[in-house]
Amino acid sequence: MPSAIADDQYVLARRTKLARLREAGIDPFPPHFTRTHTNAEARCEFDDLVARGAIVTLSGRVTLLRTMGKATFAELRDGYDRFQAYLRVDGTGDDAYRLFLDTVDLADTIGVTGTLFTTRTGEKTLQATSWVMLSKALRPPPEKWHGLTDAEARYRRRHLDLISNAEARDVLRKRAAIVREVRRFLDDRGFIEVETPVLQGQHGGATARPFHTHHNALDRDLALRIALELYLKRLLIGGVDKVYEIGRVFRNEGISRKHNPEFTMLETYEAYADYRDVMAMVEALVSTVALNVLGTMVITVDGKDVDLTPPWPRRSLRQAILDESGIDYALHPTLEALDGAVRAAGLRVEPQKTRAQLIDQLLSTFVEPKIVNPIFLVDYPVDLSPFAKRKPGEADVVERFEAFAAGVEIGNAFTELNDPDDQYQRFLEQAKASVAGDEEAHVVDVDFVEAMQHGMPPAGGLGIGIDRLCAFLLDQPSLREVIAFPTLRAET
RNA sequence: GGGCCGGUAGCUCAACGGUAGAGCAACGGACUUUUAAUCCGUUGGUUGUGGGUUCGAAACCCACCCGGCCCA
Repeated sequence: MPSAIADDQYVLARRTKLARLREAGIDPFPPHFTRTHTNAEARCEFDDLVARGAIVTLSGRVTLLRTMGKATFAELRDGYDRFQAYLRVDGTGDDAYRLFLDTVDLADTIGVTGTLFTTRTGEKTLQATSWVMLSKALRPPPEKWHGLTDAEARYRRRHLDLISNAEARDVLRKRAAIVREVRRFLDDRGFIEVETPVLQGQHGGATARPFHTHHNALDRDLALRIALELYLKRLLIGGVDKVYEIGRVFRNEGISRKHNPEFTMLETYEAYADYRDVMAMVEALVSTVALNVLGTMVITVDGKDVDLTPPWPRRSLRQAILDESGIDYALHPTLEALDGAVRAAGLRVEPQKTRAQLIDQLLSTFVEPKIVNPIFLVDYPVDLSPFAKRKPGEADVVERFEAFAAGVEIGNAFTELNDPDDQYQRFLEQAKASVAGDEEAHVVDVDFVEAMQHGMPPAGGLGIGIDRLCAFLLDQPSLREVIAFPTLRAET
């Protein structure tokens, strides 16, 4: 027993029962057990099992106990369903029934063997001839009616949240289903899934601050990756024409409803595609995943219906910002000019360090909140996008889009820059920003430029934050609801 | 980082300057088809932490910690 964990009245009471089991020669944590059916299977095959008078063995955590003297109803819950067990003296015998009353608590895991019947109130029930302790719980479950509602407790002790809240279980399973369907969609289109380094000597592929760590044997400082981009492009150079990765990335930034320091990213790269092809893929991907996981392409998010049915409208970023704020940023080519125009228009916008950030700010302030149904905003300023290819005839615009729905960004993609000289210049621009104090600016990655000099095919690339996609599709207001163990401050 | 709200029994919540309570859970008892079973009885607390005001603080004041929402 860990001495640091204090025994309260609940633990002490359960330890007494643990001792009773051992005194009776019973292992409270037996190594082997065989059930004949899951609870869901028993429910599904119920009529047949009753007709055959089958002996079945079910199991689960005890979630409710109703004792009436010489008979007891116990609700057993396994991973997917609950099933009611009915134990009574003349079914189990005196000793076994007595031992049940003397040793079984809420939250224990038990196995029950017997035959199936329907109670007079209509509930499918297992009448026990015997039972067995499978795992004795030393601590009680959360309150049976209200469950665990304290947000902090739910995140710190997710096991209790899952035990007591059906919605927590549902979100966990649906997240798994979403990830599975994303993989299936990409696999079906001929994409190859790969895994690239998490520990990197040179972090890159996005504008964000990394976490740092150290490799002792190599005596080398390493960073945790902030994006998947640069290694996946190396694979593209190597001839892997359709490639994707779903993996954890780490960004050393604050925590909020929309941010977790570690999160799951999907990135795809497809040779010979451009951003228009990627748009078609994104609307197909998101709508297909919704259909397969939720059974519909019309979902409810924050009380509003969102129709994911393709095609989604395409609208230029410049026009969208012009329509919603009255500012045409193309007419104001410097930070000072654009800032002046914003102020002259009387718009309340926080001051920004760069023109690109100010445009981003206009987008999130005036455009994003008005978006309900999905839309692609296309053609971004080049200084917001160091890896995107320029649009023909428009030197300051790149072939990039972001997909938005219900006020949130659900995808970011571009026609990938594959001109190594242009790429090198973009890195130098970022380096200037870095010297000017932008801690998120990209570092110059000479190694990557050299790789690109070997020839990268034209390609369309995509990034989707899986956690945000899940929060969106499952109508969850916070990423913490779709991340099993969100990052929190240290408990005191 | 700023504003607002919250932290009381294992869990869900009261009490809002005057003896810290209820429901569930636990413990003891009654009850052989219950459905949050019911009924009788009992136990359970450094009120997030540290200071302060007061005859008296869960409550009022200050600082800090943790969480939630909004803003940046």
